Amino acid sequence: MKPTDSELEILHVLWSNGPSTVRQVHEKLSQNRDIGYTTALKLMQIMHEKGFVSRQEDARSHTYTAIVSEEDTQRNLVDRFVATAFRGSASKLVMQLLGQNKASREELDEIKDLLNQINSANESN
Amino acid sequence: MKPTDSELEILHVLWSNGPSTVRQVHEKLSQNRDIGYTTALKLMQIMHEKGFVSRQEDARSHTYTAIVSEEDTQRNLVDRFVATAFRGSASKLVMQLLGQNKASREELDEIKDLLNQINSANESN
DNA sequence: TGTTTACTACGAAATTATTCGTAGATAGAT
DNA sequence: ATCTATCTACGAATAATTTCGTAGTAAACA
Repeated sequence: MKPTDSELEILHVLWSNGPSTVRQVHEKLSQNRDIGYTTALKLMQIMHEKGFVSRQEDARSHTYTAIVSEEDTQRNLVDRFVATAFRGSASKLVMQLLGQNKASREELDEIKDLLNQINSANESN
Repeated sequence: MKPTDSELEILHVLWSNGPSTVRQVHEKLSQNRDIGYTTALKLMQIMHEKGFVSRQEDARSHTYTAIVSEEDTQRNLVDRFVATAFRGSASKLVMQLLGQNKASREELDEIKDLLNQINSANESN
């Protein structure tokens, strides 16, 4: 199932900071935009219902942990995105991205390495 | 402004088929999913209000034309997507895409060419 | 002990997106 | 001339998302 944009924000916090309380997540989100504490709480409760996060209820303030992995989630999102925005053409999307000079020299090198790996893997065919 | 998923479907039809009537668009959309004629009509009226499409009202059945270009729209969508799903890292997204073997040999070659172009453009720096 | 603070739960308002039915008008066919 | 098919306009139901207020409870503190 697809997390909404707000849910994704929260997942990013959990992925980078690890298991967190509502307060911790709320503080992080507040750095980027205005959002009430109970709004964050409600979102996290919904994410719990949906099965995106687990919850440790030992202490009075519960601790939430991402169940879905960053990789799986991103793979899913990318698939949908390519389908809806690029009608299935992944390479068109790549071209778009590279054409905008948003990648640094190092990143470009990484990408080239990956391309070479794919190439040599294919040579046996 | 960001087109919704349904609006994007319609834009894709207009981009590939050129100026079209509601009926033509509806027929195209029907190939992929169940959707009522008046639903398509309403969506296109909304898109007109939003300024995504223009409308020729000469004939009884109006003809709609995409105003926003495919490129601009996709650039916009990609920017948002990279921001929300990949926290700004375009190269991470590229790696994801290439790692999934969704691109054909020809497409990979295209990408390599583009990378080389970027490289030689940078060599002068 | 009584008060303040911090937490969860829950209901509900506000917003946006999607869907379609109905009404009214016009063109075309009989 | 009348009937039928086709079109637009519009209102409104439904669903999903985001938002926050209020209530209740438990901990911490004075």
